[in-house]
Amino acid sequence: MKRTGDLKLIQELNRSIILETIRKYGSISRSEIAKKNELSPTTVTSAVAELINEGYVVEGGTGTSSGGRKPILLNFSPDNHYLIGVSISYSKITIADMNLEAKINMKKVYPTNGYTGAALINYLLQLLEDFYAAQQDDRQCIGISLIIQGIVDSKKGVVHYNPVLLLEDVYLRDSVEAHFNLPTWLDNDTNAYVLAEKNFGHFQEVENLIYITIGEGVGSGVIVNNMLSRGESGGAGEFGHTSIDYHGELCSCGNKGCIENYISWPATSKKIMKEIEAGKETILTTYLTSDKLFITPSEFVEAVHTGDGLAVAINDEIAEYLSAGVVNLVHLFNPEVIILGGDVTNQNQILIDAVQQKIKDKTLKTLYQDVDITTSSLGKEFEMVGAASVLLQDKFQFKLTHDNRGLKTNL
Amino acid sequence: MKRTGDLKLIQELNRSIILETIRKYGSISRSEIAKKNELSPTTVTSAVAELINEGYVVEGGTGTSSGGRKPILLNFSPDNHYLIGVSISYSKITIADMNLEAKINMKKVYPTNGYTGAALINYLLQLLEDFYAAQQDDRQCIGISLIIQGIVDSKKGVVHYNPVLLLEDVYLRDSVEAHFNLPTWLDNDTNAYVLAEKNFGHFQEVENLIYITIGEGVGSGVIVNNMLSRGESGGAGEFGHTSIDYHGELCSCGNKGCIENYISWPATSKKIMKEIEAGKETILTTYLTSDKLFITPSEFVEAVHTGDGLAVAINDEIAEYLSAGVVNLVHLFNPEVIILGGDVTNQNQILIDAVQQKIKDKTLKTLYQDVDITTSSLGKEFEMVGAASVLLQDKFQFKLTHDNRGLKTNL
DNA sequence: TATACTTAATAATTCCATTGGAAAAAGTAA
DNA sequence: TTACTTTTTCCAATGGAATTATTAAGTATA
Repeated sequence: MKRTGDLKLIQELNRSIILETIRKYGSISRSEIAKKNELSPTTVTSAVAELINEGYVVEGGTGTSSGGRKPILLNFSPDNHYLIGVSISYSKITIADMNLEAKINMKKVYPTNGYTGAALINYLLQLLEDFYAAQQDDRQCIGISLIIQGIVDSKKGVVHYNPVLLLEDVYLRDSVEAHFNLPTWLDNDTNAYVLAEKNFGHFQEVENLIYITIGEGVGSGVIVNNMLSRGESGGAGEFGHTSIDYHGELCSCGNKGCIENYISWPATSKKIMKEIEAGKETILTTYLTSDKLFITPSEFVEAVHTGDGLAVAINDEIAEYLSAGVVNLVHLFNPEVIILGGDVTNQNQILIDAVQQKIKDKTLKTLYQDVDITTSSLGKEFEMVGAASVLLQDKFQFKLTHDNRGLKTNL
Repeated sequence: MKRTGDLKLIQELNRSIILETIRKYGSISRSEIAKKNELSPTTVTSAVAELINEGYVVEGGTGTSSGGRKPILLNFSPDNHYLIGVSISYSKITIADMNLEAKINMKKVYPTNGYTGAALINYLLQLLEDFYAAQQDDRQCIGISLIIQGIVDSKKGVVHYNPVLLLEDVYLRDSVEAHFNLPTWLDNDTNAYVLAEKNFGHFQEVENLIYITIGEGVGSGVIVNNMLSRGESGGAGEFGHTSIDYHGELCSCGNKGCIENYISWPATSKKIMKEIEAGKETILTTYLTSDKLFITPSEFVEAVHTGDGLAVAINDEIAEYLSAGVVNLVHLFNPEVIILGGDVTNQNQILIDAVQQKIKDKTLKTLYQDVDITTSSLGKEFEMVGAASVLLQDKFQFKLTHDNRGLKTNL
């Protein structure tokens, strides 16, 4: 059922706009807010009064005046509420409490201990209970946000498919919600990352944005028209399982030539080891010891920067394959920004530059001019910021849309 | 600038909901509308009064009662207003006036006469002027809607790129708008078709929908979260220029292995002629005369249905390549429906079934279960219905969105 | 220092679409 | 004929924002 129009709707919308303005512009006066949004000063005054009352906003100092009463500056107050972010990866569960700006207060990392399926869920609930119990101050908890790899239906709160952790159609959100009696969110990890870039990164104004992550697997989060594209059951953005070679190698998904098989870290790692075993001279061998028979992504990136022959060649190969996939994305989504994230691209500007360069001649000119290939604008805590973003986006970002040309009074 | 909340907003939203309900459910009483949308009867009464006054709605007869006053039935009144739809293709310009249900009243088809660039635009304006002058009744014209192939920025009203008609960065919408002083819309043709399926076809409830057209070129229109994905400059949905073969043939766009080069009608046609010239036995030769040295798509489809060896083999080849592209779409968009349209797929259920069958083993199971490959649900006038849809969608479909979980009062 | 001018914030009032309740209209059931 | 239903409309009340006026708190200048 569509929501109908009533006075409450007006108020919520305006309060949301006002709070968003304060969050975005930092120290800002009431009258400035009114001007920016074409709202009346009174509306702003009364909405701000409530926001102050609820602890979302504080008054802080006065601004400068060019002849008149000095403005009272308003600031977003992120520390009166907190939220709990949870990231579930193959090897570890990370839990943190954060303020409303996704700033971490306390973070704990636990190994998954090989738990899978129902045992993993029980383990998670236990960890969360301990963590929640340790939060003993007067801040108000606005909810819990969980992110996890795989196909996740965020609307229903279901993990449809996670073959490594052996989760299939698990109603994780409802379990947690019932257990803690706190509003709970659940989403796919790459979806969370792209929301993080959109809400807390450098790409807040970008309406069509793609985040690609290259690590154990290859995935993506896609924002179309300012909204996350989740698809029918949460499976949108499976970039790793788009094919770039019709005649390519068979993938576990049944398709041939999936990009994941060319550029994921396991694929790359395998390629490196093969070359080493074949006796190829490379600096990468120095990272191997009798205790550690593998190379890490960051070691690889380091070797690329030293100009190591093998590393540079393989890095270029990744760029080559990746750019083939990226061209398809540009032609399908016409995005403004494509962010390359994950272990392999981290600190690897050479790779990013190579992709930007390589797609140039393979892309329709108009679309190439629009797109910028770049790196993540968030730091190392992008996982927790992602989890926070899922919750905050849903709770506070309240928008009106009317197709593409804005709202008009033409009915 | 975001629209802010005021009383006008409430009214527009509710009127839009009410009109939509009447359009959708046909004969319906005021009290039924109120119940369905959880609006008060009074609100419905006053909104309906205005809608009747403006000619969008009429009262028509009474319904049955189970003990009480009989309901006065309301109906959408599509014939008090009209709109002008224009489709510009490589070979012809089609103009029609339609009612609010996209029912064509008068349609005219003109050859483009080889005009391109500015000459084409002048020719178009001349044709439109004559057509508009011939509309001499008391219906009110709500606007003009133009659709055209190529990269079109509908927000700005610009044809960015149409290499065949030699249009580059042409501000077509503003030209027409100024010339006729009528609200004007401009959009890409496949975008229009997918909107037509969404508004007037069998897929009105589908939130993630893709329309692929295979003809002179290969294009697509994509609906994500109930909204058209247009991308940054209107270039989204260039499915024809997504590659399925990293090692494939060089395409005019600079990329290799673009699907357009495998399955467009020119590509298919070339393949057929080559086989015929090589002496291959096929029923298709009977379509060739000394006057007509080519085969049409519908002749090809006919031959497929007769079981002609060559036609069947080539049809299956198309299905094979197309399914490779479709798998990528499924993995990226997780859509509920993919519609195959255009000359080559028209009446070609064999092709559609083959694609549905072929993607089965190449797609992640969860996503395969969601998707249905099917044919257009509109008749032969899909072009004009498409043009009408662009306008009507923008003018009447007014929605509230709040991320994915619906609106809540939780701020 | 006094006065005029600016700008910000708030208060009082007005405006207006929705709502809820009452009433009217138009029936059905017995 | 009477009692009950259902649909529709009328009317006053509600509660948001907008408008206008007022107060607060400054600056600029004679």
